[in-house]
Amino acid sequence: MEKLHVLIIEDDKEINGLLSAILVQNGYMTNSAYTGFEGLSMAKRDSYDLILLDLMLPYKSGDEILREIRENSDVPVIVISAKDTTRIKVDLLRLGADDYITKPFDVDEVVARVESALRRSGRQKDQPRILSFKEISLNSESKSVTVCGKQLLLTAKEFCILELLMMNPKMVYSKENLFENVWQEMYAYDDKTINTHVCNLRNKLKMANPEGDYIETVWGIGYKLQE
Amino acid sequence: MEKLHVLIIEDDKEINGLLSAILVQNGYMTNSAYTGFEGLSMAKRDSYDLILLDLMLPYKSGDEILREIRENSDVPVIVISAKDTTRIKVDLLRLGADDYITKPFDVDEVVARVESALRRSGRQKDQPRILSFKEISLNSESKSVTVCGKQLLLTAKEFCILELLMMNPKMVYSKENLFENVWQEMYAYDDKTINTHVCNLRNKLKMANPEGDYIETVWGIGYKLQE
DNA sequence: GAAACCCTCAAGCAATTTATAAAGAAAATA
DNA sequence: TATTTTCTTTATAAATTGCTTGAGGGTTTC
Repeated sequence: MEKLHVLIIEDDKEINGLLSAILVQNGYMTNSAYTGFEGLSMAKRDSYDLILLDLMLPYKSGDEILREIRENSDVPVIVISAKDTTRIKVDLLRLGADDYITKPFDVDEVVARVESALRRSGRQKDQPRILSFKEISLNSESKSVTVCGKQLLLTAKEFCILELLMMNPKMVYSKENLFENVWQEMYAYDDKTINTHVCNLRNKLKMANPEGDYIETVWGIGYKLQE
Repeated sequence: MEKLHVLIIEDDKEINGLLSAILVQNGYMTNSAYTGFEGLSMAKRDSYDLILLDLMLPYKSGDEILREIRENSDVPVIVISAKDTTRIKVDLLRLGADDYITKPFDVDEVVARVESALRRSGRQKDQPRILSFKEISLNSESKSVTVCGKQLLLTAKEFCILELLMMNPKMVYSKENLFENVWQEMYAYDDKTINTHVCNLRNKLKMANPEGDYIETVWGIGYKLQE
Protein backbone atom coordinates (compact mmCIF):
# COMPACT_ATOMS: atom_id res chain seq x y z
CA MET A 1 0.00 0.00 0.00
CA GLU A 2 1.30 3.42 -0.87
CA LYS A 3 2.03 5.48 2.21
CA LEU A 4 0.59 8.89 2.80
CA HIS A 5 3.05 11.74 2.75
CA VAL A 6 3.19 14.31 5.52
CA LEU A 7 5.28 17.49 5.54
CA ILE A 8 6.36 18.70 8.97
CA ILE A 9 7.25 22.39 9.18
CA GLU A 10 8.75 22.95 12.62
CA ASP A 11 11.90 24.87 13.52
CA ASP A 12 12.60 22.95 16.71
CA LYS A 13 14.64 19.99 15.53
CA GLU A 14 13.73 17.84 18.48
CA ILE A 15 10.00 18.34 18.09
CA ASN A 16 10.28 17.89 14.34
CA GLY A 17 12.08 14.59 14.88
CA LEU A 18 9.53 13.46 17.45
CA LEU A 19 6.61 14.18 15.17
CA SER A 20 8.35 12.42 12.32
CA ALA A 21 9.02 9.35 14.44
CA ILE A 22 5.41 9.24 15.61
CA LEU A 23 4.05 9.40 12.09
CA VAL A 24 6.51 6.97 10.59
CA GLN A 25 5.63 4.52 13.35
CA ASN A 26 2.02 4.88 12.36
CA GLY A 27 2.64 4.13 8.73
CA TYR A 28 3.22 7.53 7.15
CA MET A 29 6.09 8.95 5.14
CA THR A 30 7.40 12.30 6.32
CA ASN A 31 9.53 15.16 5.11
CA SER A 32 10.83 17.84 7.44
CA ALA A 33 11.30 21.56 6.95
CA TYR A 34 12.82 23.78 9.60
CA THR A 35 11.81 27.22 8.35
CA GLY A 36 8.70 28.58 6.78
CA PHE A 37 10.50 29.42 3.57
CA GLU A 38 11.81 25.92 3.23
CA GLY A 39 8.46 24.44 4.05
CA LEU A 40 6.60 26.62 1.63
CA SER A 41 9.06 25.78 -1.09
CA MET A 42 8.67 22.06 -0.44
CA ALA A 43 4.90 22.32 -0.31
CA LYS A 44 4.87 23.97 -3.70
CA ARG A 45 7.34 21.61 -5.29
CA ASP A 46 6.02 18.29 -4.04
CA SER A 47 2.63 16.84 -3.38
CA TYR A 48 1.75 16.16 0.24
CA ASP A 49 -1.30 14.56 1.74
CA LEU A 50 -1.12 16.64 4.91
CA ILE A 51 1.00 19.39 6.45
CA LEU A 52 1.86 19.82 10.11
CA LEU A 53 2.73 23.48 10.56
CA ASP A 54 4.21 25.15 13.61
CA LEU A 55 2.74 28.55 14.32
CA MET A 56 5.93 30.05 15.75
CA LEU A 57 8.46 29.98 12.96
CA PRO A 58 11.45 32.27 12.46
CA TYR A 59 11.39 34.86 9.67
CA LYS A 60 7.94 34.01 8.41
CA SER A 61 5.32 32.87 10.88
CA GLY A 62 3.10 29.88 10.50
CA ASP A 63 -0.02 31.85 9.81
CA GLU A 64 1.65 33.62 6.90
CA ILE A 65 2.78 30.27 5.56
CA LEU A 66 -0.74 28.92 5.94
CA ARG A 67 -2.16 31.86 4.02
CA GLU A 68 0.24 31.24 1.15
CA ILE A 69 -0.48 27.53 1.11
CA ARG A 70 -4.18 28.26 0.89
CA GLU A 71 -3.65 30.40 -2.19
CA ASN A 72 -2.88 27.32 -4.23
CA SER A 73 -3.84 24.26 -2.30
CA ASP A 74 -6.52 22.67 -0.19
CA VAL A 75 -4.14 20.16 1.36
CA PRO A 76 -5.15 19.49 4.97
CA VAL A 77 -3.09 21.60 7.36
CA ILE A 78 -2.85 20.99 11.07
CA VAL A 79 -1.34 23.88 12.99
CA ILE A 80 0.79 23.28 16.06
CA SER A 81 0.71 26.04 18.62
CA ALA A 82 2.03 26.56 22.11
CA LYS A 83 -0.98 28.63 22.93
CA ASP A 84 -4.55 27.58 23.23
CA THR A 85 -6.96 30.45 23.22
CA THR A 86 -10.27 30.85 21.52
CA ARG A 87 -9.07 33.81 19.53
CA ILE A 88 -6.15 31.93 18.05
CA LYS A 89 -8.32 28.94 17.20
CA VAL A 90 -10.85 31.12 15.43
CA ASP A 91 -8.12 32.90 13.50
CA LEU A 92 -6.53 29.64 12.45
CA LEU A 93 -9.77 28.11 11.28
CA ARG A 94 -10.58 31.28 9.34
CA LEU A 95 -7.20 31.16 7.69
CA GLY A 96 -7.97 27.65 6.52
CA ALA A 97 -6.40 25.38 9.11
CA ASP A 98 -8.14 22.05 9.29
CA ASP A 99 -7.20 21.41 12.88
CA TYR A 100 -4.78 22.49 15.56
CA ILE A 101 -2.72 20.76 18.20
CA THR A 102 -1.49 22.56 21.27
CA LYS A 103 1.91 21.90 22.85
CA PRO A 104 2.66 19.91 24.77
CA PHE A 105 0.90 17.17 22.89
CA ASP A 106 0.81 13.45 23.27
CA VAL A 107 1.44 10.85 20.65
CA ASP A 108 -2.06 9.49 20.43
CA GLU A 109 -3.53 12.93 19.97
CA VAL A 110 -1.28 13.72 17.04
CA VAL A 111 -2.08 10.47 15.26
CA ALA A 112 -5.78 10.82 15.94
CA ARG A 113 -5.91 14.33 14.57
CA VAL A 114 -3.85 13.47 11.51
CA GLU A 115 -6.11 10.55 10.73
CA SER A 116 -9.19 12.65 11.28
CA ALA A 117 -8.03 15.36 8.94
CA LEU A 118 -7.03 12.82 6.30
CA ARG A 119 -10.34 11.06 6.55
CA ARG A 120 -12.28 14.30 6.13
CA SER A 121 -10.22 15.25 3.10
CA GLY A 122 -10.85 11.91 1.48
CA ARG A 123 -7.15 11.17 1.17
CA GLN A 124 -7.03 8.15 3.34
CA LYS A 125 -5.68 5.44 1.17
CA ASP A 126 -6.45 2.23 2.89
CA GLN A 127 -10.15 2.46 2.21
CA PRO A 128 -12.55 0.88 2.71
CA ARG A 129 -11.45 0.94 6.28
CA ILE A 130 -12.70 -1.55 8.83
CA LEU A 131 -12.21 -0.73 12.49
CA SER A 132 -12.74 -3.40 15.09
CA PHE A 133 -13.09 -3.32 18.81
CA LYS A 134 -14.32 -6.29 20.84
CA GLU A 135 -17.54 -7.41 19.08
CA ILE A 136 -17.91 -4.15 17.18
CA SER A 137 -17.03 -3.88 13.52
CA LEU A 138 -17.21 -0.49 11.81
CA ASN A 139 -16.83 0.17 8.10
CA SER A 140 -15.72 3.76 7.46
CA GLU A 141 -16.65 3.72 3.82
CA SER A 142 -20.12 2.24 3.97
CA LYS A 143 -20.76 3.88 7.34
CA SER A 144 -22.06 0.64 8.77
CA VAL A 145 -21.62 -0.87 12.21
CA THR A 146 -22.25 -4.34 13.46
CA VAL A 147 -22.13 -5.78 16.97
CA CYS A 148 -22.07 -9.58 17.26
CA GLY A 149 -23.03 -9.66 13.58
CA LYS A 150 -26.09 -7.50 14.17
CA GLN A 151 -26.35 -4.38 12.11
CA LEU A 152 -26.74 -1.18 14.15
CA LEU A 153 -28.64 1.78 12.78
CA LEU A 154 -26.70 4.81 13.96
CA THR A 155 -27.24 8.47 13.23
CA ALA A 156 -24.41 10.37 11.59
CA LYS A 157 -23.24 11.91 14.85
CA GLU A 158 -23.43 8.59 16.67
CA PHE A 159 -21.40 6.96 13.91
CA CYS A 160 -18.72 9.67 13.98
CA ILE A 161 -18.38 9.45 17.75
CA LEU A 162 -17.97 5.69 17.65
CA GLU A 163 -15.56 5.87 14.74
CA LEU A 164 -13.41 8.42 16.53
CA LEU A 165 -13.29 6.34 19.70
CA MET A 166 -12.43 3.24 17.70
CA MET A 167 -9.61 4.90 15.84
CA ASN A 168 -7.67 5.06 19.09
CA PRO A 169 -9.34 2.73 21.55
CA LYS A 170 -6.94 3.48 24.41
CA MET A 171 -7.11 7.20 24.13
CA VAL A 172 -9.20 9.29 26.51
CA TYR A 173 -11.01 11.87 24.42
CA SER A 174 -11.89 15.01 26.30
CA LYS A 175 -15.33 16.33 25.53
CA GLU A 176 -13.71 19.31 23.88
CA ASN A 177 -11.51 17.10 21.71
CA LEU A 178 -14.39 14.84 20.79
CA PHE A 179 -16.75 17.68 19.99
CA GLU A 180 -14.26 19.52 17.80
CA ASN A 181 -13.38 16.40 15.89
CA VAL A 182 -16.94 15.32 15.27
CA TRP A 183 -18.72 18.63 14.96
CA GLN A 184 -15.88 20.48 13.23
CA GLU A 185 -16.48 23.66 15.17
CA MET A 186 -15.38 25.34 18.34
CA TYR A 187 -16.42 23.77 21.60
CA ALA A 188 -18.59 26.12 23.66
CA TYR A 189 -18.01 24.25 26.90
CA ASP A 190 -21.49 22.84 26.96
CA ASP A 191 -21.56 19.08 27.15
CA LYS A 192 -25.31 18.47 27.03
CA THR A 193 -25.31 17.60 23.35
CA ILE A 194 -22.37 15.22 23.62
CA ASN A 195 -23.79 13.60 26.73
CA THR A 196 -27.04 12.82 24.96
CA HIS A 197 -25.39 11.42 21.86
CA VAL A 198 -23.10 9.19 23.92
CA CYS A 199 -26.07 8.03 25.97
CA ASN A 200 -28.02 7.19 22.81
CA LEU A 201 -25.02 5.37 21.37
CA ARG A 202 -24.57 3.37 24.56
CA ASN A 203 -28.20 2.34 24.42
CA LYS A 204 -27.94 1.12 20.86
CA LEU A 205 -24.80 -0.85 21.66
CA LYS A 206 -26.53 -2.26 24.72
CA MET A 207 -29.52 -3.40 22.68
CA ALA A 208 -27.25 -5.18 20.25
CA ASN A 209 -25.29 -6.85 23.03
CA PRO A 210 -26.80 -6.57 26.51
CA GLU A 211 -23.66 -8.03 28.05
CA GLY A 212 -21.32 -5.51 26.51
CA ASP A 213 -20.06 -2.22 27.95
CA TYR A 214 -18.11 -0.43 25.29
CA ILE A 215 -17.88 3.20 26.29
CA GLU A 216 -16.23 4.21 29.55
CA THR A 217 -16.64 7.56 31.23
CA VAL A 218 -13.47 9.14 32.59
CA TRP A 219 -14.83 11.39 35.25
CA GLY A 220 -14.14 15.04 34.75
CA ILE A 221 -12.36 14.34 31.44
CA GLY A 222 -14.41 12.57 28.79
CA TYR A 223 -14.77 9.18 27.19
CA LYS A 224 -12.75 6.24 25.98
CA LEU A 225 -13.45 2.69 24.88
CA GLN A 226 -13.71 0.22 27.73
CA GLU A 227 -10.84 -2.18 28.17
CA MET B 1 7.65 37.00 37.62
CA GLU B 2 11.01 35.94 36.25
CA LYS B 3 12.52 38.59 34.00
CA LEU B 4 13.90 37.90 30.56
CA HIS B 5 17.63 38.35 30.18
CA VAL B 6 19.16 40.47 27.42
CA LEU B 7 22.85 40.75 26.57
CA ILE B 8 23.96 44.06 25.07
CA ILE B 9 27.21 43.93 23.05
CA GLU B 10 28.11 47.56 22.26
CA ASP B 11 31.51 49.25 22.58
CA ASP B 12 30.09 52.75 23.04
CA LYS B 13 29.51 53.00 26.78
CA GLU B 14 26.89 55.69 26.49
CA ILE B 15 24.81 53.79 23.97
CA ASN B 16 25.26 50.58 25.93
CA GLY B 17 24.03 52.35 29.05
CA LEU B 18 21.10 53.88 27.21
CA LEU B 19 19.97 50.53 25.80
CA SER B 20 20.32 48.96 29.20
CA ALA B 21 18.24 51.68 30.84
CA ILE B 22 15.55 51.35 28.19
CA LEU B 23 15.26 47.62 28.65
CA VAL B 24 15.41 47.66 32.42
CA GLN B 25 12.63 50.23 32.43
CA ASN B 26 10.59 47.83 30.33
CA GLY B 27 10.99 44.93 32.67
CA TYR B 28 14.07 43.16 31.34
CA MET B 29 17.32 42.22 33.01
CA THR B 30 20.45 43.22 31.12
CA ASN B 31 24.15 42.45 31.00
CA SER B 32 26.58 44.60 29.08
CA ALA B 33 29.66 43.66 27.07
CA TYR B 34 31.92 46.26 25.48
CA THR B 35 33.89 44.15 23.03
CA GLY B 36 33.00 41.26 20.78
CA PHE B 37 35.30 38.90 22.63
CA GLU B 38 33.73 39.73 25.93
CA GLY B 39 30.25 39.43 24.51
CA LEU B 40 30.94 36.11 22.85
CA SER B 41 32.40 34.78 26.05
CA MET B 42 29.35 35.88 28.03
CA ALA B 43 26.97 34.49 25.44
CA LYS B 44 28.65 31.11 25.68
CA ARG B 45 28.86 31.08 29.46
CA ASP B 46 25.36 32.28 30.36
CA SER B 47 21.91 31.78 28.97
CA TYR B 48 20.30 34.82 27.39
CA ASP B 49 16.85 35.27 25.95
CA LEU B 50 18.03 37.82 23.40
CA ILE B 51 21.23 39.56 22.25
CA LEU B 52 21.57 43.13 21.03
CA LEU B 53 24.73 43.20 18.92
CA ASP B 54 26.48 46.23 17.49
CA LEU B 55 27.87 45.66 14.04
CA MET B 56 30.85 47.97 14.43
CA LEU B 57 32.94 46.49 17.18
CA PRO B 58 36.70 46.78 17.72
CA TYR B 59 38.91 43.72 17.20
CA LYS B 60 36.17 41.43 16.01
CA SER B 61 33.23 42.80 14.11
CA GLY B 62 29.63 42.12 14.86
CA ASP B 63 29.06 39.90 11.86
CA GLU B 64 31.90 37.62 12.94
CA ILE B 65 30.43 37.50 16.43
CA LEU B 66 27.03 36.67 14.96
CA ARG B 67 28.48 33.86 12.90
CA GLU B 68 30.09 32.32 15.97
CA ILE B 69 26.92 32.69 18.01
CA ARG B 70 24.98 30.90 15.31
CA GLU B 71 27.33 27.95 15.43
CA ASN B 72 25.95 26.99 18.79
CA SER B 73 22.80 28.89 19.47
CA ASP B 74 19.51 30.00 18.01
CA VAL B 75 19.06 32.79 20.55
CA PRO B 76 17.37 35.79 18.91
CA VAL B 77 19.92 38.37 17.82
CA ILE B 78 19.10 41.94 16.89
CA VAL B 79 21.92 43.72 15.13
CA ILE B 80 22.49 47.43 15.66
CA SER B 81 24.06 49.22 12.75
CA ALA B 82 24.84 52.79 11.80
CA LYS B 83 24.34 51.86 8.18
CA ASP B 84 21.10 51.12 6.52
CA THR B 85 21.46 49.58 3.11
CA THR B 86 19.63 46.70 1.58
CA ARG B 87 22.87 44.85 0.99
CA ILE B 88 23.81 44.94 4.67
CA LYS B 89 20.32 43.90 5.75
CA VAL B 90 20.34 40.93 3.41
CA ASP B 91 23.79 39.93 4.61
CA LEU B 92 22.72 40.16 8.23
CA LEU B 93 19.61 38.10 7.72
CA ARG B 94 21.64 35.52 5.85
CA LEU B 95 24.06 35.38 8.73
CA GLY B 96 21.18 34.60 11.03
CA ALA B 97 20.16 37.92 12.52
CA ASP B 98 16.55 38.06 13.57
CA ASP B 99 16.22 41.77 13.13
CA TYR B 100 18.22 44.95 12.88
CA ILE B 101 18.02 48.43 14.28
CA THR B 102 19.73 51.37 12.62
CA LYS B 103 21.35 54.22 14.53
CA PRO B 104 20.11 56.61 15.60
CA PHE B 105 17.19 54.74 17.10
CA ASP B 106 14.40 55.70 19.40
CA VAL B 107 13.31 54.02 22.57
CA ASP B 108 10.01 52.67 21.39
CA GLU B 109 11.54 51.11 18.34
CA VAL B 110 14.05 49.18 20.43
CA VAL B 111 11.41 47.85 22.78
CA ALA B 112 9.05 46.96 19.96
CA ARG B 113 11.67 45.05 18.04
CA VAL B 114 12.90 43.25 21.11
CA GLU B 115 9.38 42.18 21.94
CA SER B 116 8.77 41.11 18.36
CA ALA B 117 11.87 38.97 18.21
CA LEU B 118 11.06 37.43 21.56
CA ARG B 119 7.54 36.66 20.45
CA ARG B 120 8.74 34.98 17.28
CA SER B 121 11.21 32.91 19.23
CA GLY B 122 8.64 31.83 21.75
CA ARG B 123 10.50 33.40 24.65
CA GLN B 124 8.06 36.13 25.34
CA LYS B 125 7.64 37.14 28.93
CA ASP B 126 3.91 36.64 29.11
CA GLN B 127 4.39 32.95 28.72
CA PRO B 128 2.86 30.69 31.30
CA ARG B 129 4.33 31.22 34.68
CA ILE B 130 6.41 28.37 35.99
CA LEU B 131 7.40 28.20 39.63
CA SER B 132 10.05 25.75 40.71
CA PHE B 133 11.18 24.44 44.05
CA LYS B 134 13.43 21.42 44.43
CA GLU B 135 11.82 18.72 42.25
CA ILE B 136 8.48 20.51 42.07
CA SER B 137 7.40 22.38 38.98
CA LEU B 138 4.16 24.37 39.05
CA ASN B 139 2.53 26.01 36.07
CA SER B 140 0.25 28.82 37.16
CA GLU B 141 -1.52 29.07 33.85
CA SER B 142 -2.35 25.45 33.18
CA LYS B 143 -2.76 24.72 36.88
CA SER B 144 -0.52 21.70 36.64
CA VAL B 145 2.11 20.41 39.04
CA THR B 146 4.83 17.85 38.55
CA VAL B 147 7.27 16.30 41.00
CA CYS B 148 10.20 14.39 39.53
CA GLY B 149 8.38 14.59 36.21
CA LYS B 150 5.28 12.94 37.66
CA GLN B 151 2.03 14.79 37.24
CA LEU B 152 0.15 15.46 40.47
CA LEU B 153 -3.61 15.66 40.56
CA LEU B 154 -4.34 18.42 43.07
CA THR B 155 -7.64 19.92 44.08
CA ALA B 156 -8.13 23.62 43.62
CA LYS B 157 -7.38 24.45 47.26
CA GLU B 158 -4.31 22.22 47.34
CA PHE B 159 -3.01 23.89 44.21
CA CYS B 160 -3.51 27.39 45.60
CA ILE B 161 -1.73 26.53 48.84
CA LEU B 162 1.26 25.10 47.02
CA GLU B 163 1.37 28.00 44.61
CA LEU B 164 1.35 30.51 47.43
CA LEU B 165 4.16 28.73 49.27
CA MET B 166 6.20 28.49 46.08
CA MET B 167 5.86 32.17 45.29
CA ASN B 168 8.05 32.91 48.30
CA PRO B 169 9.79 29.69 49.33
CA LYS B 170 11.65 31.20 52.27
CA MET B 171 8.67 32.96 53.73
CA VAL B 172 6.82 31.57 56.73
CA TYR B 173 3.12 31.90 56.08
CA SER B 174 0.95 32.13 59.15
CA LYS B 175 -2.23 30.15 59.01
CA GLU B 176 -4.15 33.39 58.95
CA ASN B 177 -2.09 34.73 56.08
CA LEU B 178 -2.38 31.50 54.16
CA PHE B 179 -6.11 31.16 54.72
CA GLU B 180 -6.87 34.73 53.71
CA ASN B 181 -4.75 34.47 50.58
CA VAL B 182 -6.21 31.18 49.46
CA TRP B 183 -9.76 31.41 50.65
CA GLN B 184 -10.14 35.13 50.03
CA GLU B 185 -12.13 35.63 53.20
CA MET B 186 -11.55 36.44 56.86
CA TYR B 187 -9.80 33.87 58.97
CA ALA B 188 -12.01 32.59 61.80
CA TYR B 189 -9.07 31.25 63.82
CA ASP B 190 -9.97 27.66 63.18
CA ASP B 191 -7.15 25.74 61.59
CA LYS B 192 -8.79 22.36 60.99
CA THR B 193 -9.55 23.05 57.36
CA ILE B 194 -6.04 24.29 56.60
CA ASN B 195 -4.48 21.43 58.52
CA THR B 196 -6.39 18.88 56.51
CA HIS B 197 -5.58 20.48 53.15
CA VAL B 198 -1.89 20.72 53.99
CA CYS B 199 -1.93 17.13 55.16
CA ASN B 200 -3.55 15.99 51.93
CA LEU B 201 -1.07 18.03 49.89
CA ARG B 202 1.87 16.53 51.80
CA ASN B 203 0.53 13.07 51.09
CA LYS B 204 0.30 13.70 47.38
CA LEU B 205 3.82 15.13 47.27
CA LYS B 206 5.04 12.16 49.29
CA MET B 207 3.44 9.69 46.87
CA ALA B 208 5.18 11.37 43.96
CA ASN B 209 8.53 11.43 45.73
CA PRO B 210 8.78 9.34 48.92
CA GLU B 211 12.16 10.84 49.71
CA GLY B 212 11.04 14.42 49.54
CA ASP B 213 9.81 16.64 52.33
CA TYR B 214 8.61 19.89 50.91
CA ILE B 215 6.40 21.55 53.48
CA GLU B 216 7.78 22.48 56.90
CA THR B 217 5.66 23.25 59.92
CA VAL B 218 6.78 26.27 61.94
CA TRP B 219 5.32 25.50 65.31
CA GLY B 220 2.82 27.99 66.55
CA ILE B 221 3.11 30.07 63.34
CA GLY B 222 2.26 28.20 60.15
CA TYR B 223 4.02 26.74 57.16
CA LYS B 224 6.89 27.32 54.78
CA LEU B 225 8.73 25.35 52.16
CA GLN B 226 11.49 23.11 53.50
CA GLU B 227 15.05 24.23 52.85
C1' DG C 1 3.34 17.09 83.29
C1' DA C 2 -0.02 20.12 81.35
C1' DA C 3 -1.39 22.99 77.77
C1' DA C 4 -1.10 24.37 73.22
C1' DC C 5 -0.53 23.07 68.75
C1' DC C 6 -0.45 19.79 64.96
C1' DC C 7 -1.40 15.42 62.12
C1' DT C 8 -4.32 12.27 60.03
C1' DC C 9 -8.44 9.71 59.26
C1' DA C 10 -13.21 9.31 58.51
C1' DA C 11 -17.79 11.05 58.00
C1' DG C 12 -21.07 14.24 56.32
C1' DC C 13 -22.29 17.90 53.38
C1' DA C 14 -21.67 20.77 49.21
C1' DA C 15 -20.43 21.19 44.62
C1' DT C 16 -19.64 19.30 40.31
C1' DT C 17 -20.27 16.03 36.77
C1' DT C 18 -22.84 12.57 34.44
C1' DA C 19 -26.97 9.79 32.87
C1' DT C 20 -31.14 9.56 30.71
C1' DA C 21 -35.98 10.46 29.43
C1' DA C 22 -38.75 13.66 27.26
C1' DA C 23 -39.69 17.65 24.60
C1' DG C 24 -38.68 21.07 21.14
C1' DA C 25 -36.10 22.55 17.04
C1' DA C 26 -33.80 21.70 12.83
C1' DA C 27 -32.80 19.02 8.93
C1' DA C 28 -33.85 15.57 5.65
C1' DT C 29 -36.98 13.03 2.89
C1' DA C 30 -41.08 11.79 0.33
C1' DT D 1 -45.75 20.97 2.10
C1' DA D 2 -46.12 17.38 5.36
C1' DT D 3 -43.91 13.86 7.64
C1' DT D 4 -40.06 11.57 9.51
C1' DT D 5 -35.59 11.53 11.34
C1' DT D 6 -31.89 13.61 13.66
C1' DC D 7 -30.03 16.83 16.75
C1' DT D 8 -30.21 19.78 20.75
C1' DT D 9 -31.96 21.30 25.06
C1' DT D 10 -34.27 20.81 29.41
C1' DA D 11 -35.46 18.58 33.56
C1' DT D 12 -34.60 15.40 36.95
C1' DA D 13 -32.00 12.14 39.31
C1' DA D 14 -27.77 9.75 40.31
C1' DA D 15 -22.85 9.41 40.86
C1' DT D 16 -18.53 11.25 42.01
C1' DT D 17 -15.29 14.45 43.89
C1' DG D 18 -13.94 18.30 46.93
C1' DC D 19 -14.25 20.59 51.28
C1' DT D 20 -15.18 21.01 56.10
C1' DT D 21 -15.54 19.31 60.61
C1' DG D 22 -14.94 16.27 64.49
C1' DA D 23 -12.34 12.74 66.77
C1' DG D 24 -8.35 10.59 68.48
C1' DG D 25 -3.82 10.74 69.19
C1' DG D 26 1.02 12.66 68.65
C1' DT D 27 4.44 16.46 69.23
C1' DT D 28 6.28 20.62 71.04
C1' DT D 29 6.80 24.12 74.40
C1' DC D 30 7.01 26.01 78.92
